[in-house]
Parts: sequence; structure tokens; C-alpha cells
Amino acid sequence: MVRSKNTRRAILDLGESLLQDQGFNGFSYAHIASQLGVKNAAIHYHFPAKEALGSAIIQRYRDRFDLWINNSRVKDLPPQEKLDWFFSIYTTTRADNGKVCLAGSLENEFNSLPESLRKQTKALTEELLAWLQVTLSEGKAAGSFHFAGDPADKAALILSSLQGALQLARAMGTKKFLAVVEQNKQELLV
Amino acid sequence: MVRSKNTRRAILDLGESLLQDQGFNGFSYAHIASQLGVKNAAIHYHFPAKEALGSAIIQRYRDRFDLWINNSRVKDLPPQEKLDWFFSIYTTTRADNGKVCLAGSLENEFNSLPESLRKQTKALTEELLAWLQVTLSEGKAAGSFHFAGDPADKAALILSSLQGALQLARAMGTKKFLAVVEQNKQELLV
DNA sequence: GTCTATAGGGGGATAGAC
DNA sequence: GTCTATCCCCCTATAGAC
Repeated sequence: MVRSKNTRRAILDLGESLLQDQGFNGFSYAHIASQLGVKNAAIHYHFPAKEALGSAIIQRYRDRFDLWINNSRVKDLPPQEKLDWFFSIYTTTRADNGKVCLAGSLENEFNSLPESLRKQTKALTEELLAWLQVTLSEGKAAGSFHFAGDPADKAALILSSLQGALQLARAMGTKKFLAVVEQNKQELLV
Repeated sequence: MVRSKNTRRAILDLGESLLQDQGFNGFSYAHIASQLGVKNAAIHYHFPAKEALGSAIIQRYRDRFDLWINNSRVKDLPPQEKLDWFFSIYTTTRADNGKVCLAGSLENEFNSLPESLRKQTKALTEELLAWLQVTLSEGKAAGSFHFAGDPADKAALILSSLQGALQLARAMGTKKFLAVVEQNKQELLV
């Protein structure tokens, strides 16, 4: 049982990593198995189909984000530091072997995903946007953020730019990614 | 010979469409062949390997962009209308069955692409960024654009957001994409 | 230029032994 | 829980006829 839990967790960890590295269609049970030192069939014991594995990966990601934003260490921060924390997630993702945003990776393959993964992807994106929007509203009300228009639209712009910048950085390097983050920060101050 | 040119062109058209729809690893020679009403091997006659097909698709895309921006109908426009034209490319892409930016699609699969396609992807992205940067500089100098910081960084932010927004729209719908475009436009006016 | 036929590999998934 | 063995499908690519 202990072994099972460890293996299951290791599969999820590796699957998440591969998903952000190669995309959903870019990794296989064989990849996970070989890197884990087990056989193909062992993965199928824990996740009968790839769709189930994918869904579990996204669900865990969503749960983790939910835990973070409701954790007092993030929840009680001033808006500006909240946003810095959010940006740092993406900076860490970039630093981790040039991975991309989980949501962005899935959206890119959206047209070939099974329905359950599309739903999970949409739910994740909605949660990211919702938190961003609220944080931006808070900051605007507190006078620490300055931007024109609807906080929902500004949230969509920031999230899009972060997802896009992680991808763009694969061709253009980390400097370009960091430039996008800094430009986003700077524009909120003016 | 006429037949050949038509087939070659039809392959490129369909390949480009599939690339923006399903990604490079998401379409096959069989897909192209069946939609074209020819056989697998016919595609290989025109493009011996998939890498050659991919490279030709990107090259043609780059050539087309180059033609456009040096066309007097775009070249002689005021900066604001130039940028509107650029945005309209992405809006058209979104309207075309929810396709995504060619560069964004390729960057997402960057880690599994052969070297020649990585180079092409990088070159395309550089050309998009370079044109955007110059156009933003022109507009700033002319007083029609207002933004803080380096035009190169602003160009990276805008391009990232457009690529990201096309992907985000797959999960969240066209409204969110249009919101990102409008937010970008609005922020340049303030 | 396009066809038929086929090689050779990788993918997801399952049955049954241990 | 993990293994071996295997099935079946799709993929890229090639050889040779027409």
C-alpha cells in the first residue's frame, strides 16, 4: 500500500512534468514507465487510461492552486505581493527546464483532447482568471495597481501574456520571458 | 506539371491549416492525403519527409509576412493602422475554426521538433517581434502610442498576449480573445 | 506524379501469471 | 502491485509498378 501510494504519486509527478515539457500527445506510458523503472502495465494499474491520468494531473494542479490561494501566506498578502507570487509561479516554471504553463499546453492541444480533459482545462483556466481578476480589483481599489478598463479583461491580458511568454521563450530565450513579466509589472504602476 | 504545382500548393495549404489546428505532431500524411483525395505516397513525392513539409510551411508563412509588411498597402499606413492590421491577422486566425498562431503552436511543441524546424520557428518569431518593435517605436515617436519602457519589451508583451489569447480562447471562447485585443489597444492610448 | 504494397516502429491497452 | 506477453492501430517512410 505504501508502495502503491508512492508509485501513484511518482506517476503523477512525472506525468505533470512531461505534460508541461512535451504536451499531452508528446509523452507515453512507456516514457513514464522507463523513467520510473517499472513496466508499462504498472502505470495502467494506477491509471487505466491516459485520459484518467491526464484528468488526475490537472485535478491535482487545480487542488494545489486552490490550497495556495486560500493559504494565509498568500491570502493575507497585499495585492502587489500576491501578484508577485503569481508571476513567480511562471518564472519558476520557465526556470524548470523551460516548461510551459499547464493550461497553455493543454489549450494548444485542445482540439485533440478527450472531453473530460477539455472540461478540466477550462475549469483550471477559469480559476486562474478568477483569482487574477479579484486580485487586480483589490489592487486597483487600494491604489496599488493602475490600469484602464475591466479587471476581467486585464486579467485575461496578463494570463495570456504569461502563457504566451513561456512558449515564446522556448524559441527566444529566458530574457524575453522575463521582459514580458517586467513589462506587465511596470504597466500596473503607471 | 500544372497538376504537380497544384498538389504541392494544396499540400502546403492543408498542412498549414492542420498545423494551426492540431499541431505538428497532431497531423499526419494520411490526414492530408485523405482530405486531398490522394494517397500517402503522393505527399512523400512532394515532401520526402515531414520535416521538409514543416519547414516549407513555415518558410512560406515567413515569406508571406515579409511580402505583406513591405507592401505599400501596409508599409505606408500610419502606425496605429499598421497595428490594427497586425491584430486583424490574429482575429482572422481565431475566426478560422479557432486556429492558433503558427509560431505559438510550434513553440509549444518546440522540445520535440527537429532542429531545422526550431530554427525556422525562431526566425519567424524574430521577424514578428522585429516588425512589432519598429511599429511601436514609430507610433511612440509620432505620439499615437503611449507605453512605458522599451519598445522591444512592449512588443514581446503584445505578441505573447496574442499567442496566448488564441490558445486561451479554445477553452474560454472568442469573447476572451477579443477582450485581450481590445485591452491591448486601449492601453496604448492612455 | 500517383499508385499499391509493405516495412518498421511506437502508441494505448488488456489478459493472466506471480 | 507488478510482471511478461501480446493485440491492434496509426505513424513515417520506401520500393517498384503504372
